[in-house]
Order: sequence, then structure tokens, then C-alpha cells
Amino acid sequence: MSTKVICHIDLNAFFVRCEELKNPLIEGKPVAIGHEGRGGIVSTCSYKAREFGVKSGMPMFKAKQLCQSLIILPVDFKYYQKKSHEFFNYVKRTTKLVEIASVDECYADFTNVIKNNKNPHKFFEDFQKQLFKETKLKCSIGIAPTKFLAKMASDMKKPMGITIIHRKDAVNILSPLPIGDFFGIGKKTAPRLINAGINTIGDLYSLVKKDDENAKMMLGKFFYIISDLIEGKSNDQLDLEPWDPKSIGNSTTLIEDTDDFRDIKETISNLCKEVSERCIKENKLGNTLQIVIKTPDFKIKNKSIKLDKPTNDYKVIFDISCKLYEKYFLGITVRLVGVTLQNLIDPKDLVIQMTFFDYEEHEEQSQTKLLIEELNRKLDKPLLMRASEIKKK
DNA sequence: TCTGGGGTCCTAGGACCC
DNA sequence: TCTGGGGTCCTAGGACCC
Repeated sequence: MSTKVICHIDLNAFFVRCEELKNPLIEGKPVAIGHEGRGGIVSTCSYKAREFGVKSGMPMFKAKQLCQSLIILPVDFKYYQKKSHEFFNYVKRTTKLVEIASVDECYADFTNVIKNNKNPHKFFEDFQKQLFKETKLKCSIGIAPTKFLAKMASDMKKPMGITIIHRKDAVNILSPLPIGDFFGIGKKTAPRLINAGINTIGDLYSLVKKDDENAKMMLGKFFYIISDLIEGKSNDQLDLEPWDPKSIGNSTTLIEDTDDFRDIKETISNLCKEVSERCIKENKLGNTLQIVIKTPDFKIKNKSIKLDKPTNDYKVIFDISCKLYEKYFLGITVRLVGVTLQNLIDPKDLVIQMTFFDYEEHEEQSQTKLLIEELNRKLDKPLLMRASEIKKK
């Protein structure tokens, strides 16, 4: 088995760090990034804030309760994006083999870079220091033969940590960790596993080795890759392609819960504008339109429909969104609404099959009309009995 | 004053076609 | 008359991640 040197590089408290660069006076203080209005949550917080028990994902009002002196700042995504680019550009100067995982983390293949290096630990220390010198950003680095182990490693020491996991040590290093630390096991599955007496990664590992039926049931397909993940035999191939979105959506929590369709329609219109603009910017057409609602009891419902012709046109998106909403959600009190275009394709990949109608009617207006008519037919389809079914009866 | 918004992937059931 | 499966597409829901 070949052994690569895969790094997971994670920026520490990235949003907070960016804000510190804008305003050094807040350095070392309890800071939370996020908005304060209805439904506001902590997006990221400083290490000082964490000492008070503040965590990301926590409602902002709760964070304020925990820490009276908490400094709350709104998200400035544009600036974070700029710093993010600086970070990726820095990494790419050392190796071209970089997979961007999110705004503040990436995987990098350092196999060739590190090949003849006598002191890898020193190398990564210098790498960290130089990043800080050039961008003022702090990072933790996990180094391992696979992406999964590298990711687990970078989480083990923060901030400014360097953690190396060799394949031969992987099982021993991961085994004592709580099951919730397993990348891919989240806040739903972890409690279920703990309930079944599976408290650590080691507990899970031994059950996998015993081919435990109960664990198999709880984990589905995931069960079958767990031992490879833990043993360092999983994926070590980085995806070097630039981000290619498969869906683009926009959703918002309303100022207050409502069942008034006039208000909701207004919101849907704004969401559709945003979705359309972003699809146009990304040069994507969507094949499927989904609308989603969240009710006051936090239940999420969605309805989607496949379009006959991929689109990113605001008018089409808006008309179909309203139709779907009226058909399925009218009268329901909602907390949140969202619109997403899915199954995105590149216009140049679209084989244009010119129908007679398209050929005849060039105006955008007519195309929209055609789509709406098509949609109406589709929405009514479940009500019609198909010929074959009638025959059966 | 309870719990965001951006995504990806997996699962499962029904429709439909052969 | 009685009773098939396999394969694919569409849709809804849910878990997970940052």
C-alpha cells in the first residue's frame, strides 16, 4: 500500500480572526460572530468566549446569558472570502494538489514536497509561521495517509496544532476518542450509539470487526467503510476541480411566523431573485425546483418538481415556486421559506433539442408560458388516472 | 428571545417501462 | 386468470458538514 502525505489544514476561529485583523482591540476578548435578531445564532466564537461555554450553533441570546461581556459582530463574508483566497493561494505555492473543503479548510497532498525532508515537524512549523507572517491567519494541521485521518488529526490540537497520524498508530490514536468526534457521526447518530453502549471510536471499531448486526442497522452503508477509515485505508485522492455547485438555494426565517400568502409571496419573490442572480453568475441552469418551509414547530417540509427545460430565469422560478407553494402549503403557518434550484447543469453541456414550438416562438414570454402550462399539466397528473391503470381496474 | 443558512449525500418508496 | 421482477427516474425526508 502506497503511503501519501495528506494534510488537512484548518484555520482557527477563522471569522473571529478576520474580525481581529480589522480591529485588533478585540483580540483576546470574548467575541461571537453572528446576527442578533430573531433566530440569530453564533456562527463562530473566539477561544475566550468558549471559556464561558459559548459554542457555535448556539442561539445568540443564550450566548449573551453565558457571557455578559460578549462582543457580538455581524458576519462580513466578503472580507472572510478575501482572506480565504489569501490562505488557499499560500497553500498552492507549496503544492498544486489542493482540495478546497470549505471557506476555512483544505486538504493538500504534500507527498512529493515532504519526500526527502529529514524533519517534517519542523517543516510544518515553518509552514504555519510563514502563513501567519504573510496573512496573519492561524491554522492547525493534521497529517496522515488519508483524508479522513488528516481531518481527524487537525481537530486534535487547536489552535496552531500539528498532529501526525501514521497508519500503524491510527487505531490506537482514534480508539479512546468519544464517538461524537468521529467525522461523519453527528448529533443524531452519536446519542443513538451511546445509548447502545458505544461510547468511543474503539467501541465502534470492535463491533465493526465482529460484524455486529445492531451496529449495521444503525449505520447503514456507512458501517462498511468504518474499519477502512480507522485503519488508514480510505480515500487519499484529492478532488482538485474547482467548486462546481450541484444546487443553489436561498432561504430565510421570516420576521414573524405567518400564514399570509401575500407576505410570503413577497419573500419568495426576493428569494427567487437571489437564486436566479447567483445561478446566472455561476453560469448554471437548474433542472429541478424545490421549495422548502419550516413550521413553527421546526418541522421541515419540501416539495420539488422536475422542470422540462432547465432554467435560471427569475420569472420562471418565481411562477413555479408560487404554484408549488399554493398547491401544497397554502394556509400553513410558516417560520422559514426557501427556494432551491437543483440538478444544476452548465448551459454548454445542454444539448439543445429545438422543438417546433421553441423554433416558432422566440420571445422569453412564450417560453415562460410554455413552462407554466407544462407545470400545470404535471401538477394535475396525480389526479388523472392513467390508461393502463384504468384497464387494470 | 429559544434553535441560521449554505450546501452534500444517502435512503426509501412509488411510478413507469420492459 | 393470476401474478413477475429488474432498472431507472422522481420525490420526500433526513443526517451531516461548515
